[in-house]
Amino acid sequence: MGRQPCCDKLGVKKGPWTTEEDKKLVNFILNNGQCCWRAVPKLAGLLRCGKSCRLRWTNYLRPDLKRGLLTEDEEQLVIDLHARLGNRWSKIAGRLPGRTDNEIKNHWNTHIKKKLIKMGINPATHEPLNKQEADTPKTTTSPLTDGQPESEDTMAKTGLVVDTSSSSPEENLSSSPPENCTSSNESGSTSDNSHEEDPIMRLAWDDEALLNSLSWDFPVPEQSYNNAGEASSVVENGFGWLFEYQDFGVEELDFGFDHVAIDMDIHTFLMGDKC
DNA sequence: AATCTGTACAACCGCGTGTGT
DNA sequence: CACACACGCGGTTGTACAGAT
Repeated sequence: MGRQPCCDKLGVKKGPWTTEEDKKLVNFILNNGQCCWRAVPKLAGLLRCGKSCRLRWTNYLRPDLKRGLLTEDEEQLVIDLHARLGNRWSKIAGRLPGRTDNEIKNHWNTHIKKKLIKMGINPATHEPLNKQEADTPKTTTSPLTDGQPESEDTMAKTGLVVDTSSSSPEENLSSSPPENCTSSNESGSTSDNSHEEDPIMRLAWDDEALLNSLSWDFPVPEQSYNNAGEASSVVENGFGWLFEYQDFGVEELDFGFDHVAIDMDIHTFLMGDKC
């Protein structure tokens, strides 16, 4: 399909975003909501393509983002979800509020992958590495697990291990390469009931309503998964960083509204982000 | 102190998909 | 039904920074 580039190459800036650009984008999104990305750069006065604006917003500027490294719990969840969903980072990210697919993907490639290999687990299949060399179960430690003889114990202890013994290949998505589950998952293949037993899978397979509630359209930070009584202020949990983030030069930021106004904007988002 | 190497992460690119005409 | 368009996703690249030599 004679597809056009997402933006004119002429006059479109690329590369790292400046503070000034960030300000403009945040200002615009907070005041107008996120939609029509193609129109955003023009309306916000940016020399970027809409795609770049969307990426910058979703991966970096979104106020509900958690910052910093993934916690142990989050890492475990990522590993478990990856074992079942494969490289579907956006789906995985949907289960980790405040994390982006890009962030998770990067963390996977730089940290988790190596960690798994070190533990003797094939990050692609989530099966023991030595299992691929020889089908016969090995009792000795493989070279890859040197220094980590307790790798499987560790996995079991931390709940990371994907049980390859308790279910048949047909029943266990993880027993086949994750890539293979793409179509069957999307098409809602019915032969797999593992998600009904497994809490994680139940999460991953839950109805679209839940999925949407956790998606990045504009989730309420923390609240979507925080059951601890009253919901904390959006400003505190979500937008606080905007007022603290030093590199952003927030002191100079003029969003044109106070905290109350921000709260109202959030509600506007939540009620349906319309242009 | 200078240079090299590895790591982490932001950003880009191309493709697939959904939707409107 | 075919086409055009916009958006979102996953893979890949570029670059700044940290640690090693």
